[in-house]
Amino acid sequence: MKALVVDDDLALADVISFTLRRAGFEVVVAHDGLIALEKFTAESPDIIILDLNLPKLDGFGVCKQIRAQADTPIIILSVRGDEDDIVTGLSSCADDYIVKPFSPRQLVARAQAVLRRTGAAPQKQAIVQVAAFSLIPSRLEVYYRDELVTRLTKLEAQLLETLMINRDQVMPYDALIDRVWGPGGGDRAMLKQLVYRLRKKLTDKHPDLDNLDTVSGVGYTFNSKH
Amino acid sequence: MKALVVDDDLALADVISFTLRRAGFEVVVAHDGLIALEKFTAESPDIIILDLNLPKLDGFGVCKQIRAQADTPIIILSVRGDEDDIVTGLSSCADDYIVKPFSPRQLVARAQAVLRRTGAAPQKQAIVQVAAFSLIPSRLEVYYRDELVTRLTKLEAQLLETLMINRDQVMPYDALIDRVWGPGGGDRAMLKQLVYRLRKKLTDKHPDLDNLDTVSGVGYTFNSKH
DNA sequence: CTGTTCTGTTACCAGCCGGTTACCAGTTTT
DNA sequence: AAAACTGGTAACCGGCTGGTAACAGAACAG
Repeated sequence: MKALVVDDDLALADVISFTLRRAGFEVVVAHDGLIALEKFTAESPDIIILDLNLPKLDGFGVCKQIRAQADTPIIILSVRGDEDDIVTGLSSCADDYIVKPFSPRQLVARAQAVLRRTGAAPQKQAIVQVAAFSLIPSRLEVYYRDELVTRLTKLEAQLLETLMINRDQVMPYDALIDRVWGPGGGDRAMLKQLVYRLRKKLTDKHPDLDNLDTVSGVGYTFNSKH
Repeated sequence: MKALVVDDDLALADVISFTLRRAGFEVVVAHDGLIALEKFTAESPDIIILDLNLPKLDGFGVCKQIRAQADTPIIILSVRGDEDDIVTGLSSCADDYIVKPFSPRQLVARAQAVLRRTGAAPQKQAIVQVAAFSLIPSRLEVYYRDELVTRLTKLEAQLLETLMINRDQVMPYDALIDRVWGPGGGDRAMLKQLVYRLRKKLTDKHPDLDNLDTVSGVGYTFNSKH
């Protein structure tokens, strides 16, 4: 997922890039309107973060030019709560706007929301199978021999999906935590609890589904044999 | 509006289908040229998304065969910016082309543009059926075994149509909101209320019509098996 | 103009989710 | 042997989610 960040404030552009990269985006930066257009055609990003106040060619100009050739989602950075700016920006082209100052986290959340809305969100595997055991992540459902075993929560499904995809490999705690809660979003106590709840849901309905093994001091494994 | 997606890259075909479905298309997929021709005659789609590089029978072959029997609009997916490919593809049969990589949103926009140009866009699917259950969007009426169950409002019909076209797939909140109210036009509270009203109208008249399932934290599904 | 339908808003509530903490048994370390 | 650490179990509870409902303004039809 590639993002183009357009802002003439070098420091701010840096902060934004850093945040987006941490959230898993590939980032390209432009510091004025004309370069922004060049990079847009050269890099064909999936989303654009666009400051309105730019040298050479202002945000609206960039916006219109881009919209003339593609439907790439655009998020406007507006320097003040100026209603006119926002309305004009939105109606002319943007998919969303954020008023400065904003928190980096908010920006990431908005960007992901826009991508989700426009259907460009990273696609999940439709179905994950190990032997007669399968998980449909989009439905949060677990099947064994085509029978519904149980429904999971989003966190449980995310955890099980990760483990099943990496079947028979030991997944370290930190890797699982990152995958489920995002970097820095969880801890071992939470993971322990989540594993406990997941195991319970599975074995309660079907005592054979005890494929979730612990490797003490390291992590967990989804065991494909047995 | 039915689309035939022809691509041997399973992952990409999935992404495209998903995006088109979200935009309200009914989607049929084929993974090689010969199957594409079969599906074309069997399903008579309104538009075709066609990769050039295909096993068994390549994109040009498919293109010509189809053009020999119908005027169905075709959008070519070209793997590179190869000018020759594009020119040949276009002049021989295609209505438009997109160079990979492209954003899913762009694809939808192009597809809709082509349909608009060829005059096929405005008509909606005349009737949407799932098992003995059918919806006539133009009349805002719902039938079960040819009996009128209830009349819907425009919003309710739009919601139900989207869910029925994408039967058995979980439609995320945001996708439904976009589809019913347009981008930025609705929120979850409104969707919640609309689902409630739709469910009520259906089950009040016919308690079996409880096909509308919730996937907590994700979205809603129209379940085709009762 | 009037009555009805439609739809956005708000409130309420029950249930579920999930983070937190505590406890315990088994193992390793000091 | 005591202490520290590990992982499994369990209960607690605040907050969130989804379903229900009532209301009122807007849109619409007669």
